[in-house]
Amino acid sequence: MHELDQVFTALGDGTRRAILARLSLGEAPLSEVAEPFDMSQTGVSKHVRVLSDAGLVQVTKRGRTRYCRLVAAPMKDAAAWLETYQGFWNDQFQALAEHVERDA
Amino acid sequence: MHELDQVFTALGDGTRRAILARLSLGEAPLSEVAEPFDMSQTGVSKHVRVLSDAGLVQVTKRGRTRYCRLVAAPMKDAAAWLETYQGFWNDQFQALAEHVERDA
DNA sequence: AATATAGTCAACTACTAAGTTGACTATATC
DNA sequence: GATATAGTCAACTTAGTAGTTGACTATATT
Repeated sequence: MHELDQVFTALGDGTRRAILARLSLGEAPLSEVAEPFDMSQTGVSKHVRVLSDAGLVQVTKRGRTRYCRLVAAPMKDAAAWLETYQGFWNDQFQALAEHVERDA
Repeated sequence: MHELDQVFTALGDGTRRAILARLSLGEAPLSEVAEPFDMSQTGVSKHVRVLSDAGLVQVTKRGRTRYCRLVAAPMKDAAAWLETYQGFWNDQFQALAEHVERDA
């Protein structure tokens, strides 16, 4: 599976994006990451695994606790891929604006 | 399903990213979009449907032909979401660089 | 009118994803 | 040593995804 496949797929889930948002506030044990969600800890653990496989989270075991840490680097590639289309969303907005103007 | 869920999920597949790349060269009939892929046209059609549901492609029927057109606008939101983490991937790269330097 | 082309639709297979529960392991704490 | 806490693992259910094929619809072409 391509790296971008994993990263984009990992980001395509609200729970996982929320986990990343939480981790952007700092490292946290899995139990703390799981706490806000109406979901079993095992369920959250699976989401963390998806993020970890995509390289977006690093899990470190200290004692009986697993600390989760955000690793933003892979997002850079995803953002770079998106930016190759930046011209298009600008152009298309302009094209739409001109079209509206023509109608007016 | 949240818009970002659909957009990121749509982008999490190499075939679909390739379709978008093709459409960035200009509007094309479905048959032409499907041609380079080692997959049935129905299969490609399903991918186009996913892209269309995410708002990334607009399909227009003219005669018996369905023309597919790139709509980049939803990528803007995805890019904006990613950019909120831009500071992290820069910081983390810097942290890594400093760490390497400490070791040297 | 006959035929070819563009594409959909329904039905099916195989696989993956999201979530659960219950039992288990490993580490802390009293 | 007994018990509580952090987390995994395996097994399972449910639902969704990726892909196929064959029959069908609609539009062009000759």
